[in-house]
Amino acid sequence: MDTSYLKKIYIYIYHPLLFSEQFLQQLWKEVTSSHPAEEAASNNHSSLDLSTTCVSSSAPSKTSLIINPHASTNGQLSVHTPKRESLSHEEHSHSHPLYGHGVCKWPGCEAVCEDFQSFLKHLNSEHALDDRSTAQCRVQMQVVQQLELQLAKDKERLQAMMTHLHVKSTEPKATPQPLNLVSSVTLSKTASEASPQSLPHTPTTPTAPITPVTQGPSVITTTSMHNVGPIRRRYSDKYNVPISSDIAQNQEFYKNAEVRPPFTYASLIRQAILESPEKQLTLNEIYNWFTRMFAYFRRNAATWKNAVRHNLSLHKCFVRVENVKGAVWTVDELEFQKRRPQKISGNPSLIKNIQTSHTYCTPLNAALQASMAENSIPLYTTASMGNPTLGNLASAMREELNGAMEHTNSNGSDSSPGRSPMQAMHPVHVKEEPLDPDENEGPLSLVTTANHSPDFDHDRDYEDEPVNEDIE
DNA sequence: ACCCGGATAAACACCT
DNA sequence: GAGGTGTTTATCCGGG
Repeated sequence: MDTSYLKKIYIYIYHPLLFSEQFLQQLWKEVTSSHPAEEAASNNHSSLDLSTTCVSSSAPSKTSLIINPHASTNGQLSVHTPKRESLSHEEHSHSHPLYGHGVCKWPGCEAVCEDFQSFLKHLNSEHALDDRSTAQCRVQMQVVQQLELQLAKDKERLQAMMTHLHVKSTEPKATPQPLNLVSSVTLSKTASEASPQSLPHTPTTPTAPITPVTQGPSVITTTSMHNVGPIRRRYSDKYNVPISSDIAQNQEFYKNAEVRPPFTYASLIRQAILESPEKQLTLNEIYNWFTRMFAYFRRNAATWKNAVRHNLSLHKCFVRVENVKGAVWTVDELEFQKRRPQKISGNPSLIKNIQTSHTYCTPLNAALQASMAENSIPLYTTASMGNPTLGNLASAMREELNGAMEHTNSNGSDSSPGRSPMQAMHPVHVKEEPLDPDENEGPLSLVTTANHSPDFDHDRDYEDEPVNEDIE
């Protein structure tokens, strides 16, 4: 016999965030264990089904206190459930919601009653229809209401989380996830802020990256749930990211979503140059390629342009050539290869990682678990993360990995150096960058940009837009 | 702890 | 002189 759950209920009401859903489960078990008859009457519910057994919308029918004018001849308060109304005879078989294990279960009472008759006597005498009992009853009603509200909120939160994460609880397969929006690093830090209010703040992502393998593990930023900040760690060149294929496959995504591409400036510059018909670009053309291909680079122009110039000068692989157009930049592939040792060969750790390509999902799992934990949902484990979406992701990763391996092995002089499968498993770490309040208007002129011809000859620089020139 | 690579910021020079 | 281009240095950060 234990009525300590009442204390927990009160604590939960005033400090709901302190408790997890597990707590609610346990609490409900305690409540039901204190009311064996009710538990028996509702034993068809799964103990793990919070929607039916926890303090949910259906629970009040079990726990709510109701005024039963027929409970006694003098109109005392009694506690019943609808089921128990129909089973009033059980009261005479010493079964009563307020009586169990020889103790009165009236909230805060715990008076010992030798038998059921003495309990009834006690109930009529100590818990008669007076101000005190009425107040206690009101409190109990509020307890139930609060629990219902809290559960509703938690359900809503869970739904928002699952919706955002594209985790279909009932559907077998979700659409490709913008996994490059997930960061295992930042998540744990900010997951606690991932309130339902912030969740709907999805980016203008008309299309999510379709090659999550090349995105690497992802990045769930929390406040915005999309990567708008600078990536301190991205696919390092030394891991040979198949940048060209990634950009090609996710072209629309990068064009329209302010997601920073998970590649270094050097890789992007090289890609820009190699994409040009003559394999050479002026600085301004490189700028234009950045802004044309990536919505992210339509902001903070001064910053990333400086970085572009810095990279062009810094890396020997970028060669400045004077021609009729003036100075153009080309790529010295030999130099580019030099600075990218093919770590894939002979590196046991990398090979091991490749063989265990399922670990691609680990960061995401960790992120999700962290998110769940932060949101007081401790029921999710790595094993439980084996949902179809992630499973497909892992498969896609393995396929991409195998393809990359074959490609690398068959052609060491790939035009896209650095296509090591290792890249696929290299996590993307993102440093959360606070959104500039003046820049929250999303990608500029998406349609126009998306419809730009590759020539993009008007050289309209986005940095001229006032919104891009924020505080620097 | 150290080294390294990458990002960022800034100063400066040169050129148009 | 303004702006663009190019170079260099310094600092920070995260990973190995």
